[in-house]
Amino acid sequence: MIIKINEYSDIPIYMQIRNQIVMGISSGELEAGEQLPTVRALSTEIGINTMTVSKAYQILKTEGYILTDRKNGARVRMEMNRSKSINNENKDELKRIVSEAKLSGISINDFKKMIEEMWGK
Amino acid sequence: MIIKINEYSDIPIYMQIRNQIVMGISSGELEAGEQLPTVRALSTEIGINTMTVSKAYQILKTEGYILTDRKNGARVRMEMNRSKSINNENKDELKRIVSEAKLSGISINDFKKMIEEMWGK
Amino acid sequence: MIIKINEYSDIPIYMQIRNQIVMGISSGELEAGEQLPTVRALSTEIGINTMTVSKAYQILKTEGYILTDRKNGARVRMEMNRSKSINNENKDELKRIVSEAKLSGISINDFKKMIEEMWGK
Amino acid sequence: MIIKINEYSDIPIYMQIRNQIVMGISSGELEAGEQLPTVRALSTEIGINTMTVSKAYQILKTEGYILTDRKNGARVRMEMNRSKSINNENKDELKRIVSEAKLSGISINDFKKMIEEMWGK
DNA sequence: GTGGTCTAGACCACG
DNA sequence: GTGGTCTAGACCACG
Repeated sequence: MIIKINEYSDIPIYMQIRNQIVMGISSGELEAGEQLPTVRALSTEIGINTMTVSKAYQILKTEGYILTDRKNGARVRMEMNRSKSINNENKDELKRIVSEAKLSGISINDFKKMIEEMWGK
Repeated sequence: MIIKINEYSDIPIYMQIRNQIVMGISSGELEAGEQLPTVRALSTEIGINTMTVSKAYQILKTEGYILTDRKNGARVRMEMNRSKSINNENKDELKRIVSEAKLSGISINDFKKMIEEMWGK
Repeated sequence: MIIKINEYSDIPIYMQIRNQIVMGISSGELEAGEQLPTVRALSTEIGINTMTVSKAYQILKTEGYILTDRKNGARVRMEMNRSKSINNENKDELKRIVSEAKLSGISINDFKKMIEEMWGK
Repeated sequence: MIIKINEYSDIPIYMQIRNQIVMGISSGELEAGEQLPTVRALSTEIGINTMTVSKAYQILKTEGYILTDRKNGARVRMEMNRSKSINNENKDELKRIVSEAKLSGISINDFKKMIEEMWGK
């Protein structure tokens, strides 16, 4: 899996890494149990400080997306926590985006189609 | 319209204000042409510096959501710009949220129902 | 001559009035010696405070575009001061606009054509 | 690149900074990809508050002239947005300046020569 | 070390 | 009375 960093984004680099790995797991590009690159490997690959990559991995671990052990490094978790709900932060963000979409004049059907496409891939 | 600031959020205060006003316009709580509170009034009401409120208003102005004149203060814009599309930042955020929703085990139908509720109100 | 005020513009109202009268004189819509509406007439016509209109007239007088006397009110000056040069403020503004035009990728020929059109009318 | 502030100008300081940087980019004095001074460096150099300089940089960022990242500070953008047109505000300003130039008795040829000189450097 | 955020307080032009 | 501008000074996250 290729991780692309936009160094000019407002989103911190560790968060960009975290987000792309979550999206990789969600899309199936990263399979359950699959090994992630080591912190050192990934940091040299994308030309970023190891601390930054490490921070991304720690967040993913805290959130329950990956597991780490000293022997095998980091892996995608096999039995993901299925809360069947989205957290409050995401809910607030979603409300904001829906509000802005509405004001842009887009129809709810077009908006839902966009969601379906995102869900599909 | 009541604006609530979460001082522990990592979303900057001026952005929280901006977001809540956009959501207020979108929901209809703030009507087209309606007068917003003055910078001073809002800043004392929510206990925030005038500069911070002013920054929120300037962003809303730049984005085309409100208009300001020196006599009457700020108003919700009458003829909103209808791009009929969502910008790239919101699209990326939406992709991230959809990915996380999928991983939580929520069904696409439940997710779409949540969108409909948000759209409705 | 019809004066249109944009109450949401960053340009102060008295300056909008001043600018439109100057442009009216330049285009020939207002002829040399022609009578301008009285401060009172213009202020009620466009729904603006008399002080604001008065300020515009005073600037036009100071700049030498109009003359006022107690009998006849304000008139467009017959013998305009022909400095055959543009002042430093306008020069600086022009430099800024030229710089931005260049950066926009427009060609100097298209830019000069635009100038010619503006000059023509 | 040297930035000079006129504290008596009615153009706000942050706008003077913004304008001079845009003109620097346009003239080539600031090259694509070139590093701008840090907010702190520039603010101490010209004796202006960091907030004011920061505001100038944020406008330049919003307008797409520069990019900022947290590591390296601000840089001139490599791939500039080429709209190949000038915005309405600049068009209105240009009309006003052309009107005043005409009234000054300057010839259109001299005016166009002035534009060419500004364009050239 | 960098930009980003925020405050308290002040002054200003406009209308 | 309104928004706009500016300062001095502080703290923060990021890397």
